[in-house]
Amino acid sequence: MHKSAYMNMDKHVDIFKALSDNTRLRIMRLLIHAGRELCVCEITDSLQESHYNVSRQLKELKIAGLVREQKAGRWVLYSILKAKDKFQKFILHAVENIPEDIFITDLQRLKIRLSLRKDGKCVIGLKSKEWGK
Amino acid sequence: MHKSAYMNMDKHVDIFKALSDNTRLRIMRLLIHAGRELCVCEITDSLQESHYNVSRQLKELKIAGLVREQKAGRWVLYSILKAKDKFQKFILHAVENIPEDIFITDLQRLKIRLSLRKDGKCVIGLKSKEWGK
DNA sequence: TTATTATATGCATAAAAGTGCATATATGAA
DNA sequence: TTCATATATGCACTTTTATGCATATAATAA
Repeated sequence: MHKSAYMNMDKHVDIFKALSDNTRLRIMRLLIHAGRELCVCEITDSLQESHYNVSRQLKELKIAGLVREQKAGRWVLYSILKAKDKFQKFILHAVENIPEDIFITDLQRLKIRLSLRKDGKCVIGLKSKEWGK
Repeated sequence: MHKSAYMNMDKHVDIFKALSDNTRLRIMRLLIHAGRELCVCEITDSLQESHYNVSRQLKELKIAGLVREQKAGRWVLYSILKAKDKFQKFILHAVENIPEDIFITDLQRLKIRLSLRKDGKCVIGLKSKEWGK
């Protein structure tokens, strides 16, 4: 399509596009469920995906404006960015309302992974390999 | 990602994917706004896209379960399929809540196009060319 | 400094998606 | 039947996206 000023729906299309991928949707649901910041290795272990893939998909979610990033030493923490308009609110509600059983394994692994935090912080690195991918 | 039974989020990903395209998003918004069945040529004229592209994108929306199709003689009428679960409800609300000004030109052309109906039905074919694409 | 570790990214490749053109299908009209 | 018209689709081509591997960056520890 030719683009013009009055048809700038790219931002919205980009958000749909960001959610059009299994890994990214799993990350979004994980972050929504967690309701707090998670570091890359916690997400990676919960999903049992490659760390570089998780890293890349997080970047795309960030570009789309769905998550935010915060550095904490060697760790980088990601969390859901508060919805800025009605559109984003409904999008987040949609993701929230996908049946939980689809994500249950991710969520169970997250629970275990979070129990390994010390003082509310992740202190270990990637455990995916040890957990037997 | 490898697929397995407990991770069947394809349906949801497919819906996001269906909305990850400018043309398809414009069609969705047009149908939501119209609140009734529209034939392919009415949609084509409103969007001023090629008829074969509109036809193709409608098919994808149908496969994703977002619209339904009904034949009426030579015409094929499309309309928004009622949401079957919370997820779809929120998705439709999201699309509804994208600022209207982005779609205003499409909506204006639809209004004109609908005024050409006779007995509530489209009786002319494609007018895009005459309308000066 | 050097080593370690958490995260990010460039490159290569494969798969998927978007789209124009030509053509096919299907229904109604003549 | 033959023609016209509304819609659909196969093919070809280009662009985009996904992803593994290797490597780079950045922060901490030793």
